[in-house]
Amino acid sequence: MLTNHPTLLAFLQISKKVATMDLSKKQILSKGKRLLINAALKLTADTRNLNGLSLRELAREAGLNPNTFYRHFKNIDELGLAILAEIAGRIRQPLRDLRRQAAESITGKLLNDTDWERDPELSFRKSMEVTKATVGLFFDYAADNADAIILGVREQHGASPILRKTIREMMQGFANDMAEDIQQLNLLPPIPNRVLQEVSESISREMFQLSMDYIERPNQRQDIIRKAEKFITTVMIGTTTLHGYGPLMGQALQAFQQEWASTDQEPELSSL
Amino acid sequence: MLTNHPTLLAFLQISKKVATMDLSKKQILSKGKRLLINAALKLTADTRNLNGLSLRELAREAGLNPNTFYRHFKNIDELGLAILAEIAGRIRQPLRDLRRQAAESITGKLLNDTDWERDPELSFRKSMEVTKATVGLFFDYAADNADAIILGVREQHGASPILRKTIREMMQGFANDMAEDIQQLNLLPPIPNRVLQEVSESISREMFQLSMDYIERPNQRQDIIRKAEKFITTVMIGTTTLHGYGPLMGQALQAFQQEWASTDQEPELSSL
DNA sequence: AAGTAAGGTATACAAACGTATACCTTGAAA
DNA sequence: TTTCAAGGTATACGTTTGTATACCTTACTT
Repeated sequence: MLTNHPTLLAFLQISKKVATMDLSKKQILSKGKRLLINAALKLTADTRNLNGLSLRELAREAGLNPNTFYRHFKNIDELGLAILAEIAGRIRQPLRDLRRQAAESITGKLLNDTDWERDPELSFRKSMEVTKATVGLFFDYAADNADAIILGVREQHGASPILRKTIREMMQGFANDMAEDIQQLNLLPPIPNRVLQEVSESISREMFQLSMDYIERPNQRQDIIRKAEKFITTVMIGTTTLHGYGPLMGQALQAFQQEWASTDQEPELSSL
Repeated sequence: MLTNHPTLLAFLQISKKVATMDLSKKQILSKGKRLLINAALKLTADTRNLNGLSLRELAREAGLNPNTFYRHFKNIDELGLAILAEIAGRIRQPLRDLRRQAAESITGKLLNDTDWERDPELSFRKSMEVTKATVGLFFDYAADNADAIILGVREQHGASPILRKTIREMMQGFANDMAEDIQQLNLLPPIPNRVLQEVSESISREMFQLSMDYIERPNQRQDIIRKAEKFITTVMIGTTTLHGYGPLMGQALQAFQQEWASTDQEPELSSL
């Protein structure tokens, strides 16, 4: 019997506590924390940044006494970290699901890792369709979770060093996921992992940037989607070409060229 | 004689006034404005954002009476706009100069627009060297003007809608410049203007994002430079390939592949 | 020489802020 | 059943803030 081992006992106790909390409210956070986080998300969404919030204002919005804030957080930064943890949960896994969903709906079954040798052209075409579907779903998701996206992007280069650092790590995590998914779903031919990782970083960055525009400028959404699709396509073609797969997909490239020929010539509509 | 024309007279008077102001201080801004702008740049540089500043704090830093603020600005947003105008001047033209400087130092004389037909491979290689030089100079410039860059990037998705809008327009301006320079310096083969514009937008966005890392993480600078170079190369190869120039530069691509083969395999060093 | 606009100052005050201290409620552990 | 920690409240105080009012100086304009 190991149940007398002190560390194990401690672990069991913690597990039990977490389990109870999970059952009680189906979320780990206590009521006050929830209220304060929601208040912060609401207040920052439009024209505020986190450290422009006063904790009195926060408490007011949450319907709590100002001092209650201290029961949950030492300062605003700590609140910020809790919010980021919440956001990560709201975004990270859904993003992966969304990619798988897109991949499966396009390719029927997933792309096979030998497909790139047998028919690189078709593989690339399918892969780009998956990309398009993913882009669409991502922007939808971003618009649905506007408050979280706004806060995240806003604080990415915001005033608090610790939040900046945390967000950098989150973004790195997103990029890791993307790289892993590209590999697992065979969205690109075999390419060194480091390269995949860096390409994914650039693409995530651009996607989050564009999603801010997507949220803020509803009448530009179609154009933003097109931009994102084209950006990713360009980067992926650049990457594959750089790694020697260029000559193999000649026909597919022509198809892309034709597809964008019309929009490429359009005059810039400088609206708003 | 036209000198009696009222509008012209008015114009001459304004010209005279501007000229005098220019002479008196070699800058258009009055002393108080200067002090307040500098104070704001100093205070926001590290761990603040613009609308987290109080105007009393600003005045204190500037060595002025709190009320003096109102002699120059209606509110913090107006101060912000003045700062952005200042930043634009500090960045826009220098950026163009820097690109020309890089281009001329690499190519001796500028690339000719027929070079891409005659020897696309050499043209691309030269073009990429110009890119590298530009990236290096840009990051240096960013580090030297850290306060301006930080404020700009921070407020790009910051709390104030009007500043956001202004910065969006500034970024668009930078992208326009870049597209124009790519064309004038023949850094890419003939490509539709719209495409050039959009590629430039993506590259500027990424460059400013990376420049924040460059500023904040001095010990990662070499790696960040490499990432930027590689990103731009990838995008440019993607763009040219998409527009049918791929087959023409086969050899050059292999050169790039080899150049990055070593770094591509390196393990991720997850420092700090 | 007088007038005027721009830039700077001094004083004042209500409002909002962060936070300290102390007390109350409740649910679960002992 | 008592104990106790967690979460919430009430009151209070010193600071800082935005801004109003009024006055002063300087440099041009006329």
